[in-house]
Amino acid sequence: MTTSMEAPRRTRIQQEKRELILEAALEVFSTNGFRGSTIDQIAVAAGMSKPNLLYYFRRKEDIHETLMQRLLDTWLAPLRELDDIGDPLTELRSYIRRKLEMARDFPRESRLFANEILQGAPRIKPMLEGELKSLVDEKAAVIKGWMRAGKIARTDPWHLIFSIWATTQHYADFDVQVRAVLGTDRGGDGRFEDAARFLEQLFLEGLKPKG
Amino acid sequence: MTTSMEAPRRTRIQQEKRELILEAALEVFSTNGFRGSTIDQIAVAAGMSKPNLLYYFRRKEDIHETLMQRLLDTWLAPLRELDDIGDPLTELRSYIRRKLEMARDFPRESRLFANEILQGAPRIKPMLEGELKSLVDEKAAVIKGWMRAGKIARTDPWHLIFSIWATTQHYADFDVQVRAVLGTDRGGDGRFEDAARFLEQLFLEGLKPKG
DNA sequence: CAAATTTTTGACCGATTGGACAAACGTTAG
DNA sequence: CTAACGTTTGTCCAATCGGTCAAAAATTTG
Repeated sequence: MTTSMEAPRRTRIQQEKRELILEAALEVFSTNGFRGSTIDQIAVAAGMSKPNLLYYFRRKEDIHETLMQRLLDTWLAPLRELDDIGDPLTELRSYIRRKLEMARDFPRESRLFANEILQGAPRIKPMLEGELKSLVDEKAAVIKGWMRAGKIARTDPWHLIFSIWATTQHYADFDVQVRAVLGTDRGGDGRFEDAARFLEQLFLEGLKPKG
Repeated sequence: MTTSMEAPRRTRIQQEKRELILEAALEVFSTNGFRGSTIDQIAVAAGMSKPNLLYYFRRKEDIHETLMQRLLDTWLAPLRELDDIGDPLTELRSYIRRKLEMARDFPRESRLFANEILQGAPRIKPMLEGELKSLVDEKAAVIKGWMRAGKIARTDPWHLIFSIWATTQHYADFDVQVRAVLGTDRGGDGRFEDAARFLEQLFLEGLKPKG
C-alpha cells in the first residue's frame, strides 16, 4: 500500500533529514531556479552543513529530481479527478476552484514547476510529451463529449484546459505582481476569493452583458 | 524627440555592438534566468570575447537592467492603448489579440519578464507598485465605466486584466508545455489562431451552452 | 559496557564564475 | 606618416561553485 519496488530501506533519521532538506530545497529552488540556487543555501535553510546535506542527497540534481517527482503527482491530481459523472458545468467549476486552491496553498510548488517549464523543461520534457499529453487528451475527449451533448458551448478543449491552468497558476507564479497591482487594501487575503468569483463568472458567462 | 537627459554620446560601433549584445543577452537571459546565465554565454552568442563584451557593459547587471527597461516600455504599450473611445467589447477583443500577438512575436521578452516576477521581482518591484499599478488602476476605472454603462457584464476589472495577461502570456512562457500537449499535429503554427479563437469565445461568451 | 554502524564536520579540490588590466590592434583626423 | 583615440584580446585574480574524503562524533546494537 505504501510504495514501490526496490525498497529504499531508510532509518528514522534519514527519513526526517531528507524531508527537512526537501522542504528547504523547495523554498530555495522555487525562488531562485535550479541554476540560481546553491547547495549551501539549501543546507543553511535546512539547518545543516553542506557535506551533511550531501550525505543524504549525493548530487544537487537528485534533490531537484525528487522534488519534481513528488510535485507532478499532486499537481495533476485535480485534472485526474475531472470526471464524466455529474453535471459538466459543476465539474468544470470545481476543477477551477481546486486549481485555484492549489495556487493558494502550494505557491512554491507552482513556481518550481513554472521555473522548469520556462527554461524549456530540460528535465521533464519526456513526461510532458508522454504522461501529461495522454492525460490531457483523455480529459479533452471527456469535454468534447459534453460539447456534443450540448451541455457546454463548443470550443477547443485543449485551449480550455490551458486557460484554466494559466488563470489559476497566475496567482501563484505572478503573486508579487498581483499584490503590487492590487495594493495593500485589495491585495490582502481576500484576493483569492475575488479571483474565484471572477473566474467563475468568466468561464461560465464571459463578458457579454446580460440581456 | 529621441530621448533624454545626460547624452550617452556613443560611436557607431558602440551602437551596433551594444545592440548585438542585448539581442544575445535576451536569448540567454530568457532561457536561463539572470543567475543561470553567464557573461561568457552571452559573449559567445554575440560573437565576441568576454572582455570585449565587458567593454560595452561594465557589469552583468547593466545588461539585464537595460534589457528590462526596454522591455517594460513595449510590454505595456497594448494596455496603454486601451481606450475609452470605440465599442467596449471590440476594445477588449483587440487588447486580447494584441497581447496574444506579442506572446507569439516576442516570446523571449515574455519569458524574461516572467523570470523576473517568478523570482520576486527584486529589480522591478518599485516599478510594479508605482507605474504599473497606476496604469492598471486607470484602465480598471475605464472598464468600470463600461460596466456601469451596461456595455459589459459586471466583474472585477483588475482580475479581468490579470486573466488576459495570464491566458495570453501562457503561450509564450509555457510554450514547451503547450507544444508537448498539443503534439506535432496541432502544436504547429496554427496554435496561435486556435488560441485566438478560443480566447475570444471565452472572454465574450463563456462556456454556458447557447439557448 | 564495547563494538559496529550511522551521522556530522572541517579541510580540501578542481572547475567556473564575474570582473580587472595592460598590452596589442584598428581606425581616423590632421 | 603619425598622433590620438577607440576597440579587442590574453592573461590573470579572488570568490564561489559542486562535490570529495578522512576523521571525529553520535547513535545503535549486542
